[in-house]
Amino acid sequence: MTEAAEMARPRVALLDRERIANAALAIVDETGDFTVPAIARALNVQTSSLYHHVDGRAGVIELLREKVVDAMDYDQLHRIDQRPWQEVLACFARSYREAFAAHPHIVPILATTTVRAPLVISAYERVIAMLHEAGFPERDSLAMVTALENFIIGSALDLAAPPVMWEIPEAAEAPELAKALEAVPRDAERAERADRAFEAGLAALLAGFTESLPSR
Amino acid sequence: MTEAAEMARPRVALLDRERIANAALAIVDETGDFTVPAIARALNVQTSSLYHHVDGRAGVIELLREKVVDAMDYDQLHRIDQRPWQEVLACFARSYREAFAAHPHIVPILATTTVRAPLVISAYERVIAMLHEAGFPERDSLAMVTALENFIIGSALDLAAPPVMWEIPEAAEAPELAKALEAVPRDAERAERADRAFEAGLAALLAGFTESLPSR
DNA sequence: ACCTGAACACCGTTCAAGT
DNA sequence: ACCTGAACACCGTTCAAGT
Repeated sequence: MTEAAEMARPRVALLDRERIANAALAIVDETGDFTVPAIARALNVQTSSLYHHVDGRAGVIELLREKVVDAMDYDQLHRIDQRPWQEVLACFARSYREAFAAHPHIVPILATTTVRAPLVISAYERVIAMLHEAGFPERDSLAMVTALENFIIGSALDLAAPPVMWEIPEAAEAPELAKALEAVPRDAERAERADRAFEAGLAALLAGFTESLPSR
Repeated sequence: MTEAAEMARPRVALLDRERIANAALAIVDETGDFTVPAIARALNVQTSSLYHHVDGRAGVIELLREKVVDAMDYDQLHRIDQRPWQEVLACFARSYREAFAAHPHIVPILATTTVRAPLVISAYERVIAMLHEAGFPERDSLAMVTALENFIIGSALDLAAPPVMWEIPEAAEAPELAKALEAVPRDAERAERADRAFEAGLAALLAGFTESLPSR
């Protein structure tokens, strides 16, 4: 008998940051949010045990952010080659959004805190350099990247939004909107609608940026 | 002596939804979030008293949403006249974002819940109709409006983000990004940077939409 | 170093009791 | 109808005690 329930310091650690991250992510995916005690329950551990590995709730949020950042595809930014900058930006945006799309409920949790992962920093670094080379002044390029990122985050939030985005109350008369909504997939195909909006916006943004290129 | 502290049902009501909404908004503006007990304290009332006027925390969030919605300017959508649709969309987007800009911390709180105010519904209604008249098929117009809204929400979130968006750790080598960040106002003028990004994105989106107009 | 169990302050919500 | 006060379940965090 190992009396596992009573042991104060087990021979092999029960916890580590990765197990905590995975449990947290699973709970977020299921319930839309997480709780420190819920993580502990999922790992058959006391709540206070988590504090030996992670700096409380804020620390768990950092873990979740790392998870998302790791899911992004940065390789494409390495071989920028001769591909046009529009294409690189589009890939960047899609991979960014897809990393969130895999875990939509994570977006609202991360939305308010700072990006500080070195990987992300250097990704931005490359994008800015690329835009500079394409002929955009630095001031503009930063505004462009920020605008693109804002669009991506907003689009990711859209994925986490409740199923019916626009509840039409009987009171309001909205025949045109109703028609537009009818002409659109519902429930399970909601993601498709979100995808279409994302691609429409991305295409428009890139077209607009291209038009604003000074050297034209 | 009125023994106010003991009275169970005061002659004049101490609370109403508007006072609750105002208190909540003030707390959100100050602290970045609100708490039901905090509202009660601000109004010199017992926490449980609030539940006679509002459906708990979720109800308070609805009140906050109404506050924001009321702050938007819909008049411009009434007299669509002969103004080009791009101009109308731009006004719409700016007024939408400005309503959030007045209370940035409100954005993360509202970001996940559904829009159902009739005023908002009918505003979308008019925009969709206008785009249809301009020559866009309904399917496209809905994607466009959604994309624009996502961009606006993302830009509004940007306003609520912590002051230093991109912390550059010493480890990461990011000279170009650093230069771009240097060329930009800091601290108090952060709003200006956000504004620039917003205007850049808005202009690009509208230019891109215009380019995609089928009847060209 | 790593886990437990007890403890604390705090939040969201309910409900009987009063006027 | 409207406010109070007590009560409950739950969360985030700390810390001494054990191995």
